[in-house]
Amino acid sequence: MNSRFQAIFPVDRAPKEVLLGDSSKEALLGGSTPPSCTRTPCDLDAGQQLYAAGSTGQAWRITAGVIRLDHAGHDGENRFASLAIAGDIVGCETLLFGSYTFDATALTPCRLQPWPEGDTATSGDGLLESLAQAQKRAADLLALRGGQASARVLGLIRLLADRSGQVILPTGQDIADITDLRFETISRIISNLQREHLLSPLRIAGIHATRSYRLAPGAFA
Amino acid sequence: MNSRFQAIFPVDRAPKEVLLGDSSKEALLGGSTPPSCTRTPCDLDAGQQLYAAGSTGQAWRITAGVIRLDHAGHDGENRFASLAIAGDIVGCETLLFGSYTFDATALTPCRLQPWPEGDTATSGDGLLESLAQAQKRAADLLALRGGQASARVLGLIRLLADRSGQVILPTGQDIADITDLRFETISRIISNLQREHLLSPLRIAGIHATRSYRLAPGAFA
DNA sequence: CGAGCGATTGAACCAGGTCAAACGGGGTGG
DNA sequence: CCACCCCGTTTGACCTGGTTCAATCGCTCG
Repeated sequence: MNSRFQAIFPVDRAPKEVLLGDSSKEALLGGSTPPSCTRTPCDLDAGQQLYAAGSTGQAWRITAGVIRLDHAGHDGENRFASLAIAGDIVGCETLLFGSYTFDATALTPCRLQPWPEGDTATSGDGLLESLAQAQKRAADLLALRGGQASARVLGLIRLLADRSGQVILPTGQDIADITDLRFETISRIISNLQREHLLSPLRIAGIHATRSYRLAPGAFA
Repeated sequence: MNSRFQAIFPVDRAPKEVLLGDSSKEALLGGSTPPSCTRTPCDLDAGQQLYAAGSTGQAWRITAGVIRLDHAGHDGENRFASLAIAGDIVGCETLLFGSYTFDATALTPCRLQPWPEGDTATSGDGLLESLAQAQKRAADLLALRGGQASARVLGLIRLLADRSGQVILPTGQDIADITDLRFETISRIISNLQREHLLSPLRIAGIHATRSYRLAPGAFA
């Protein structure tokens, strides 16, 4: 099921070409959009690439998980450009330009829905809402790159946590890219947060689920 | 002429209420949109507020100048949220929510056009283009908060410069807010750039036009 | 002229970066 | 089953770019 859109591992930070399994190549790169495909939800594991900049495909609404968007800076290097979380729409520039502007990679396990959904028209309020959402998200991301290091990381964790306070964090390097800190710094900060009991590893059947945490109720403020 | 939308000076960084001249109050705050007003371009001086978060009004396309958008963080303080430059559209969330999400303040002298213009429909490509633009701008702004301080400031200057290399810079404090540096640091960096001849004060009739500079051709890369 | 504001410059300090070493856990191959 | 490797993580020690505090300057406006 969720192998339909799998990219080969490990995904390089600045992939020059995207390697795809045979079964997924047509679905991702083909100009045609098979109806059976475009209507089907899609699951991604952490680290998997959803699409590459310049390639062709459809737009997606994120149901669960976190997607990282990258694009090439004018020095040619691939840089973190944006974050998309549950509720956000990614890749809708493809409706205008015919191809994706960013690379999209899952930072945590993700679930996606094709967009626009069913009878919802592309024009009008759907787009407008998406635009307003994007502006809000951009402002939030900007805030994650200002102020004290620990506040930035905590801000990101808050952004990613669900209402119950559970979070699946991206890798240290990804958090570092988002906050413009070093992964060593991230590691120290996460350790501190645990020491202060603002963050606790989430145990499932006694064992620590990878990068899963619970945010202390007091840490939401 | 350009007194129509003037706010009282100096504009506080976190204005609780916007003070307006009598003639402008209705134009900015009135629920009704006088046709003669909505079709007329609008000019702003540096430091003037275009609109306040929560107030009612129309959307604008920026023809010239730089607008700063702020919104209240969850600590209540007003924080830099986004930048809008020539070609960008600001305040279009008002079409969806009925009121502005951000405070909008001119950082340099600005010229604005009501949006949408004339026969251009609100829906479809216009919005989509605006969305793509916003995403691109957001990524650029994020880049201005990462890496070495001098590279950030130079990046902002590049963003604000026209093709000929002329720039009108915002105040040191505004540059500091955008790049998340201190204004003393900005001052030192601008001084350095001048020492290295990457930036030269623009003289009009022999006198230095306030905050106007020319970016050296080599500094565009 | 004085008030007020932004810009400039200097000097001391510290948050976070850098470099380096070691750890741990999951996957692979023998 | 174990040995090994690969990677992300952790921790320590040192260094530095940018902050902080403070004093001064220069311009504009009343």
